[in-house]
Amino acid sequence: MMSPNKIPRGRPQTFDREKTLQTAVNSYWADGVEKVSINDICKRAGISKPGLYREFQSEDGLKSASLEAYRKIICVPFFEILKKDQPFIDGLEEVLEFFNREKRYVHLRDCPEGCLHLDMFHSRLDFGTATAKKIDDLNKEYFEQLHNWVDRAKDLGEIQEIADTASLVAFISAQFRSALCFRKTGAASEEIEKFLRLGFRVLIK
Amino acid sequence: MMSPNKIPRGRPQTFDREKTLQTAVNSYWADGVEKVSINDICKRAGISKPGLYREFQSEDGLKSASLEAYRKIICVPFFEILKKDQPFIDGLEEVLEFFNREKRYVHLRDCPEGCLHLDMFHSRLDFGTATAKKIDDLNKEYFEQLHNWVDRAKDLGEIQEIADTASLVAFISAQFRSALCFRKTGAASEEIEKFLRLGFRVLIK
DNA sequence: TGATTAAGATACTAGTTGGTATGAAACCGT
DNA sequence: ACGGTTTCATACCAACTAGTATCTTAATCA
Repeated sequence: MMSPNKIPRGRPQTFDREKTLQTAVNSYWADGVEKVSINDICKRAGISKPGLYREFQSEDGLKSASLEAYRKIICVPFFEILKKDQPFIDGLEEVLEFFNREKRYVHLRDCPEGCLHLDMFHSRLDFGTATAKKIDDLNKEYFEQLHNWVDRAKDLGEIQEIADTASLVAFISAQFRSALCFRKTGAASEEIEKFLRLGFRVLIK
Repeated sequence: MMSPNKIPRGRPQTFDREKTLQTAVNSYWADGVEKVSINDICKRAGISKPGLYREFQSEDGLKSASLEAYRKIICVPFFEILKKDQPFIDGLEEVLEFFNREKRYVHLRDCPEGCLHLDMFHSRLDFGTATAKKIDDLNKEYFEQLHNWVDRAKDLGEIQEIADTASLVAFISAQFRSALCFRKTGAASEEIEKFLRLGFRVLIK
């Protein structure tokens, strides 16, 4: 461990890790992981390639770090909604607000559309080991959270017992994925809301 | 117009347009349009690059021709189901058979998973003018067919009038897209069927 | 047989990719 | 002032991309 006040010996670092990571996340998120090269990110962040490689070791390192940053921005707040101890329909309302970036989620309007995790999962075989693992871990976490949400609602008798939990989770995740897809193709918030309410009609008593 | 029996002057052509197009469609379809290069297709079809360019002019030409071929293999038979004069639930059953490649659609099991049109639509801004137009045209055709299917069922009182036709079409197309996505990630046929039946519960009386 | 015609294969272009070697620049301690 | 240390920017690497120029091969026509 280095003392925090200790001034290091060599040339002072101008490289800003946080800013670079932010640039990478936003680039991958907005333009698609496969469409953005290391060169692009260096240009946009105004840094040199060796600087980036010193900090993140490889493209795999940068991408996995980007996905972790995305997780903190989007996934964690979403999981918090599902974990909250409230009636299923109230949770659903909050999920709708989250998807449409309303009320307590208006700050998310600064973010790009779409879902970086979904985008990565879609072509997860093309990534390095670190990123592939991060994708799978986050996927597992996501489905666990959905599973708990549905299970709890079932126990409390808040949703119809029309299928096993796994099928309901698959159905719900499909609706969410479609909602994100609609948003990305420019659909209006009211349409997204109508769509999701239509899907959840099967579940709610 | 050249007489069909007229033997052309130069060196006889060994290039097989049909075989090349088949290779291209299957490559794009199975591996993803963005992942397959012209070089790949030439190698797989066992042809030379100038030969391919003579026949298709450009990558744009090859891709739009591939999408048209895909349309004939998959989209047209699917539209035929929707156009058929039969009760909505019967059409739905046939759609399920189509998605799971059962009964009269078992021959489709030779084809790759996923949907080439959906894959192309997803990144349609990256294509040339011809391919982009083909993507949009096919998309329009697809939604028109769905619209007619739903409208007819509404007129005959076969589905619940819970929303305007456009919303129902959006909902149905989302379920289909999800079903394809599930298939591509290796879900079992029974799961796909369960999922689609769950979604259509909202619509059927 | 020799001219003409068209298609073949090969090798090239310029630009991109992820990744790195090199040497200058900027700081520290002495 | 000078040596040691670390970061910087530039230029490079091999492999790939879409697309093409060149030259050879193989046929017909005269």
